Amino acid sequence: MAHSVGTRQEQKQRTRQALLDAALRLMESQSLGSLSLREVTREVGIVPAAFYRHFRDMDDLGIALATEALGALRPAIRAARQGVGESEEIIRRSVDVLVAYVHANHRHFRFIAREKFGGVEPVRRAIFAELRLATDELAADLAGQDEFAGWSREDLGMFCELLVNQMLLLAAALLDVTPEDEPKLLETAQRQLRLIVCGRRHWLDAP
Amino acid sequence: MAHSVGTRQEQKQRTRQALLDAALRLMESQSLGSLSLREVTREVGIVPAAFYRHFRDMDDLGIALATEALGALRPAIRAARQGVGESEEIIRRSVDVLVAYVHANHRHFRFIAREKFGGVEPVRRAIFAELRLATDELAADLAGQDEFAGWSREDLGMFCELLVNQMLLLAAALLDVTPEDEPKLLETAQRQLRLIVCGRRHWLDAP
DNA sequence: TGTACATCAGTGAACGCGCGTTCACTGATGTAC
DNA sequence: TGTACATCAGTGAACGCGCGTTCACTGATGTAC
Repeated sequence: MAHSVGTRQEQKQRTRQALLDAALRLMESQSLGSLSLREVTREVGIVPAAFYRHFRDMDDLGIALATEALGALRPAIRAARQGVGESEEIIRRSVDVLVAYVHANHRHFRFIAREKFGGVEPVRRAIFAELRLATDELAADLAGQDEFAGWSREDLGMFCELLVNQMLLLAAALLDVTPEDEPKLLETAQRQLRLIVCGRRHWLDAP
Repeated sequence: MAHSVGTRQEQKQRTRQALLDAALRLMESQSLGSLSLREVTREVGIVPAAFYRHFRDMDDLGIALATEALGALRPAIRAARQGVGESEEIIRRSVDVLVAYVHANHRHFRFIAREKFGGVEPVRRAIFAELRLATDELAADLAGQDEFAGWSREDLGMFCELLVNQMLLLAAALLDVTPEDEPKLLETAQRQLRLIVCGRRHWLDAP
């Protein structure tokens, strides 16, 4: 039937997504390295052998998850800072987007936090590549601003890296905090970012 | 024999240490969660059942490793800043000690980096507790200095936390960097710390 | 529209393997007298 | 010093279990004519 063209591949895509979602769910309490292929297929309700129709192995699935997790955040956080001139305001907005995003996608962030240093090589590489992209985008967006007049490319890069790292630390901390402690955590994180921005403001004053 | 009192427990202690060392070696390329009890005992050359004479399970061993890894660094890095007044100098010295320590104990740091966010609850708790101690020690050492006159306890704490986090990020980055890229990495890390110190200097200037 | 054939996501059984944990044991080390 | 007994780190065999991967297969979906 003409209107059902793509139905079979749509179903395949749905199963693939179900595998990714199931893996993410199971990885709330364990790492990719200790998660078994059979656990994932059992969670989805398919036979273990069917896994191979979608991924070469569990590492392959891990790479797909890393891209999915950070690939969606990057444009969201970039959009949050469009049309805003002042860097303190950019940071405030970015933190807001990040916090909302972590709440809505806490499993993705648990995964990223776990595997950023804990995972196997290829998964770590995929995560670092995404973070590198985010850092470069931030640098590109800040480069044109008056506040950064006179800044070298290197200094701009090191500043953006500092911010991205700090944001990721905040995301990881949000995952473990109790609801009543969250305001305190956010307050401290905001202050740390403000201190960094304060340093940025005076960076060119003295050697 | 009187002179051999303690021989049996010394031997036991030696086997225990061999288990810790073997686990650390095996965890260069995998996480605690995917490391099996049998791998560790095989590496040491004892029978699997003998493991239970030393640890309740692998998590128990992980907790011991976390204490061993950070428990030794903490006093070393604290000693490095004794008798030094200026905070920029304190940071420079601390970084030197950290870099030397990471080079000498890279397996311990690989373990800490992996398990800080990637590990199971009890191991993570042990790591965070050690880091908390390090942060509090730093705060206590800085509290008396003129530079921090007028600082609230909260602000001092958030500043120390920022520094400790930054140092740990540096340690983790050092693990993956190639020897030829290390100078560039250190240069960037030093600059980031200097920017933070710059922010600290002007923190009380404006709201 | 109807028919004959191709594709391929998911099936179900089977395999050999390493795992954590238990248990009764051995024999060297340590202690009491 | 010598003897009899206690301790306990490490042994070796056994268990049931879940694992990743293979394979020939089924049957619904898709395509060509």
